[in-house]
This record gives sequence, C-alpha cells and structure tokens, in this order.
Amino acid sequence: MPRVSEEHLERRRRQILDAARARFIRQGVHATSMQDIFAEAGLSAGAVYRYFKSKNEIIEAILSTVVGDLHTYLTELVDADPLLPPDELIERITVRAMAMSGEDGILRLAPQGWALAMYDAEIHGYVAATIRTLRDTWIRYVHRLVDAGRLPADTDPEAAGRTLFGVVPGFMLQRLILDDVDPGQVRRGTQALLAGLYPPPKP
Amino acid sequence: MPRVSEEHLERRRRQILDAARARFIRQGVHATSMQDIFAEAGLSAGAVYRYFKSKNEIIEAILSTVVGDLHTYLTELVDADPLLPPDELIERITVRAMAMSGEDGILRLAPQGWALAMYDAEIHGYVAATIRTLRDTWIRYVHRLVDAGRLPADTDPEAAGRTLFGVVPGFMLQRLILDDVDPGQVRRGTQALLAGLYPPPKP
Amino acid sequence: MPRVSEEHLERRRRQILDAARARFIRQGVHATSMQDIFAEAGLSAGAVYRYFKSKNEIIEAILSTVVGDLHTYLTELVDADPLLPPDELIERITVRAMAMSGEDGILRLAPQGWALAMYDAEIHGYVAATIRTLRDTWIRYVHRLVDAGRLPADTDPEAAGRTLFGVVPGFMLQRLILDDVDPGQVRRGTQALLAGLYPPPKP
Amino acid sequence: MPRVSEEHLERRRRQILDAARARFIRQGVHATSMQDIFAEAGLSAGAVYRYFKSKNEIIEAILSTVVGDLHTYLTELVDADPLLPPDELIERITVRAMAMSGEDGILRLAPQGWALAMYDAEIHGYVAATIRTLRDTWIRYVHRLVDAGRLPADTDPEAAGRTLFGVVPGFMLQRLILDDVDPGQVRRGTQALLAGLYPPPKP
DNA sequence: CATGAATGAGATTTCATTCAT
DNA sequence: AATGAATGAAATCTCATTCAT
Repeated sequence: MPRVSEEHLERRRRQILDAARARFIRQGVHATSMQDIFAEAGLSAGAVYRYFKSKNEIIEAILSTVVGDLHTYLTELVDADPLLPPDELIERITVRAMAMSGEDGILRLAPQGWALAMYDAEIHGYVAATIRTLRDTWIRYVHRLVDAGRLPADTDPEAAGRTLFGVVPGFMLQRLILDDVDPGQVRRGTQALLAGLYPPPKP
Repeated sequence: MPRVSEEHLERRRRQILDAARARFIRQGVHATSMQDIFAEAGLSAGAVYRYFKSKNEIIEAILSTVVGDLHTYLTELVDADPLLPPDELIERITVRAMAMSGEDGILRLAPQGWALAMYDAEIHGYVAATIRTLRDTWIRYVHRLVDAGRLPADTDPEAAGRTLFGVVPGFMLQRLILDDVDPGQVRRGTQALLAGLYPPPKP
Repeated sequence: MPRVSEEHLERRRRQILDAARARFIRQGVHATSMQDIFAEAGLSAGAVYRYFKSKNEIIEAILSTVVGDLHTYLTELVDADPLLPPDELIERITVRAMAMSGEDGILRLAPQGWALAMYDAEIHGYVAATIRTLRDTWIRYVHRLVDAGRLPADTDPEAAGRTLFGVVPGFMLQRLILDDVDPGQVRRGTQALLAGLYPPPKP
Repeated sequence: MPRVSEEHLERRRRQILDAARARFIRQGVHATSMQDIFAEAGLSAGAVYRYFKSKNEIIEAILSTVVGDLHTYLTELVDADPLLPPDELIERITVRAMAMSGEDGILRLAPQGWALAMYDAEIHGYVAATIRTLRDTWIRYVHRLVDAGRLPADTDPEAAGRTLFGVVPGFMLQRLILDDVDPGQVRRGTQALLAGLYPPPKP
C-alpha cells in the first residue's frame, strides 16, 4: 500500500520532466547535466533518481513526447471530412510546426532526437516509431487523394507519402537554424508549388 | 622529423580528420573521445593537438564538409542545360543523398550537425551557411522553371524553393533512422508526386 | 549522508584546507597536484570540488591565512600600554615570526604568496591587503613613538614605517632559505642596531 | 675542433636567456612554457635543448643573475672611502633596488627565486649563496661602522647586519606588490629612521 | 519519501623533452 | 648545428550515480 498518492507521484514525475525539458530546449541535451535538472526542478538527486533510473530514461521520456501533439493534429487534418486539398493541409501543418518551434517550443528537440536515435537503441525505438507513424499518416492521406480521384489511380501512395513527409522537417530546419521562415511565406510557398500537383477540379 | 613537406602536414591533417570522421559516424560525435581519435589515427595526443587546437575545431572541420559534395551535385543538376524536369532532378539528388547515407556515408553526420548547430555558435555558422546555400540553389531552380514557363509566372520562387528544400532531409531521416528507403522507391515516389506539378508540355 | 550539520561542512572544509596547507608547505604550491590534496585529505575528487571550485580557490584560501596570526600579535605589541621600545617590539615580533617559520610553519608559504601575487589577480588582492595592513601597523607604531617624544617631531611616519616593515621579511628569508637564524641572535641584533635609534631616556 | 665559434655559442646562449628572462618577468616562471621560450627566442626546441638540458637549467641560469648587479653596487657602497653613513648608503641601495624592480626589471624575479629556492635543491644553492653574500656584505659594513667608532664597540656585527639585510627585500615587496613606493619617499624614510641610529659626529 | 554528500572513472588539454632528418 | 614533429605522462575538473541518514 503506497504511502503517497498516485497523484503525488505523477506530479513529481511531471515536475522533473518539465525541468528537464526546459533545460534540454534551452541548453541542449548533452549540455544539460543531471545537476542542472536537480536545480531546475528544485529537487535532490535522490528524489529524481527515485522516479527515473538514469539520465537516459529522462531523455527518452522527453523525446518520446516531442511530436505527439503535431501528429495528433496531422491526423485530424488527414482524416478531415471533406478531404482537405494538399495545399491547405500542408499549409496548416507547417504553420503549426513553425509555432511549435519557437523560443521554448518542444520541436526544438527534434534534431537532437534524430541525432540521438542513430546511436542509442532505446531512443531509436521511440524516434523510429514516431517517424514511421507520421509517415504512415502521410501515406494514408495519399491513399485518400487517390480514392477521391484527385491523384491518378496508378499513384504509388507509399512513395508519394514518403516524399510529402519531408516538408515538415524541411521547414523546421530552416526555422530552427536559419530562423527566417514566417508562416505567411510557408502558406504562399506550399500553395505555389502544389497548385500544379493538385489542380482545382475542372468545371 | 623536422622540416617536413607541406604535403606531409596535409596528410597528417587528413589522417586525423579521417580518423575523427570514421568514429563520429560510427559512434556519434559526443560518444567519441579524443582518446578514440588518437587511437583511430594511430597518433599521440600531442600530435593531434598540433594540428587542431581543440576537439571542437575537429568537429567543425568535419561538419563543414558534410554536404559539400551533395551541394556540388545539386548545382550541376539545377544548372543543367537543357533544364531538368523536377521529377528527374529530385530523383537524382535523392538517389545520391541515399547513397551518401550508407554504413559509413558522410551524410550520417547531418542530424548531428543540425543538433549541434543549435547550441554551438561556431558550428551554427557552418551549418547555417550550408543550409542557406542549398536552399538558394533550390530557389534558383524554381526561378529557372518559371523562366522556362514550366511554372506560372506568379509563382513565389523563394517560397517554393523553401518547400522543395525539405525533400532531401525528409528522405535522409527515413534512410538514417528507419533504414527502409531504397532508391527505386525514391524514383517512383518523386515521379508520382511531381508528375502533376510539372505536367508534360501540351501538344 | 545528507542534511548534514553546518559543523560537518565546516569540518570538511578544514580537512581539505589542512591537507592542502600541509602539502603546500611540504612540497610547494605548484608541485602539489589536486591528486595530492585528495590523497592527503582522504577524500575523492568530487568531494573536494564540492567545497572549492578550483585549485586556485584553495590556494587563495590558504594564502589568505598566512600572516593573520602574526599580524594579530604585531597589533598587540604596537598598541601595548605602556609603549614598547622598538628593540623589544622588534625582538618579540621577530622571535614569533621565526617560530612560525619552522618545519611546518605557515610562514613558509609567504614567499610563494609573494611570487604568486605578482601574476594572479585574485591572490594579489589578498597579499596586497595583508602587506598594506602590516605596514599600516608599523606606521601607527612610528606615530606612537613620535607622539611619545621618542622620535623627533619632524619624523615622516609613513616613510619610517615602510622601512621597519622590512625587518620581518628580512629575517624570514634568512630563516627559510639559509636556516641559520636563531632567536637569541635576533634579539642581540635588534638591540644593537636600535639602541641608537631609541636611546634610553636620559636621566 | 668545433665547427662554430665560441662567440657564436655564447651569442646563442644569451639569445635564449634573454628570451627566457623576458618571459619569466612578464608571465612568471611557472606560467612560461618551453614553447614560449622557443617562440620568444625565435629558435627551435632542438636548438634550445642543445644549450640547456632542461627548463630547470634555464631557470637556474636566470635566477643566478638576479641580484648580481645589485650586489656589485652594494659592495661599492660598503667599501667606499670615506665610509658612507648608513642613511646615505641605505638610501642609495634602496633607490637602486627600486629602479631595478620596474616594468621589466630583473628584480621582479626575486620573489620567485625565494619561493623556488625552498623546494629545488639546485636553485636553493644559487639563491642561498646570493643571500649569504649580500648579508655578509652588510655585516662587513657594520664592522666598518664599529671600527670607525660610529657604533659601540660591543655591537654584534653579525646580528646587526642580519637586521639591515631586510631593508632591501622590505622595500622590494612594497614596490612589487603594492607598487606605491617612490624613491623620494625611500630617501626620507631611511633618513628619518636612521638619523637616530647613526647620529652625526659630535663637534 | 527525500536528502545531498560522496564517489571515482573519464574527459580534454598541456607541456617538457626526444630524436629522425 | 639546427629543425620541429611527435611523444605520452600528468594535470585539472566534471558528472552520472549511489547510499547512509
């Protein structure tokens, strides 16, 4: 019988993860020491280690949440009824990704997640699953476009979805590293490029 | 071993960079210690520090070369005469990027470069310059498409180029983290998606 | 071992400083490595670095205590009532300085303090303050001699105090480097020399 | 039969010692690396090691020259005919010591010499010899004062000389660490204090 | 449940010295 | 005689993790 409520435990976990996330975003994962996390959370080393058994476990917990919200949103857009045209869908998802990449936006952790996934099996698991899920959603979208007759019946949805997948990371890199992308431009860009891809239904 | 040829010095630098690159690719930048580099290069600590005055300087030297070859190739494709259609251009650059992302391909370092660029000013310089240059090349390509009448005159080339930019990082992430992209698929995917974007000239 | 008393922390600090002081005196500041201090204190690296954030901070802490006791004693002598004659005062302070310069006397660190003060701003602060304070005390003594009519009214106390200041370092150098000064000799020397300076009151 | 003239060898030695001395004075002995000396001398490592078989040998060579000139001057003053009164002698030697303690004066090395002498046998030899010689000169001076009837016949010249010895290091410490001693003050100070010690011959 | 002092392996970097050329 | 590339031991300091209280 636990001496402390489930709720208390959950609050502590959150407190630690909030602290870690803030520092990871501000300083980078590698430059954040456990001591930084203790200080940011206002907890002792022992307290933190009661909830997470290693720094890696904290990193995993944080990275596994990086694209959750974005994927939820993408799912909504892809499954919307009536079917959204590609330029509108891409515009919306990109605008959202931009918004989540600001000052202390969670998406600032994405590149670190990608990098870590290549050398840490545990993290690889989370990140690979995330990427695969996002990609599958894009593929589902292409399927819908084909089913709706908006793309030729012989389209390879797997392949086309894999291509569309790049739009978001592409804009994120520009946002995070060049910091010169604004949502208005995103809108115009996707419209311009995809007008041809998805021509308005002929009268 | 004094009064050594310029060539010898250059060979040593290369020896060190080759060692560092190999380890960075194999283990990741952060997990590679200077000792690892000494061992891989077969040199002593002092020898390495004669050529590079810090680990960061080595990291910078390596990262600054990551996309050089790819950009050279992209430039050739973009400036090709006659103008290459987008599906062919994208297919070719993506196939090349895939090839450079294998087992010990230099592009495996790209995500680490992106991540490091966000927290290290020096590295940010290199990486930002690289991304900007690549993007400018894509923008130039869109300009050519517009000039050739293959895209509407009111296309925003800045915006469209920024969107196309994402194709390569998008495929790279899938290659590096999911490892399930094959060049044939890339080809089919880009063709399918971009057939609409760049319809064959009407008779 | 958490929630430890203030006293415990103070004891640890002292333990570290005692270890450092012993080694500094025995081997010299530069020849004492942090490892030496860890070993002498019987503590780990991390433990020592919890209390002092660099070797320099330890050096400063030690050097700042080198002449404390001696200055306290000098102050007593200078302010003694009735006024002590110079030969007696000098004899006493010198005898004390000799005593503090033995085998593991703290004054063995004085020359290292002087040397370090010339190139390290932080240490310069402590050492300069110490020297100035000692000198001011000597100057105060000269003032008292003048006020008591034992030195001519037109004496420049600043200047005379600065000259008297040299007596102690002079004897210390002989003690530390030649190791051939004995307190009896000190006594005779100061008496001989200063008999003229401070003639016994005429009847 | 040497391939190179004695003169050439001597010039090289001097070149190295000049470089070392300049750096030792500017940065301190410990903070001067051999590489610093190579650079300052414009010579290679090998060249320097042909003339001195270790850094310590260079340090010794430099430190052994620190007080040479000052001692020569003191000897002149002590042996002057007619006998100089103490206030004049002290004033002169102190003024000279002040002059030699400026910006790149050789006497800036004295405290480092004292400190090193306590832990390095070789250096101890030089420094101890120097101090002893200086002190002996002061003792000889006291002998002359006694012989001339300027000090009582029962004066202990050994002891009195040891006391006088401190005047110069005392002023040097103030000059080097407080940097607030000016020769005029030195003059007034020694006169004030020593007027009593050495009263003008009675008429 | 929580504390936080302590651990100690390991990281980067420096530097006196050597020796093949 | 001179070069200077190379050596490699050693120095300082950090940091994830543990465990007695």
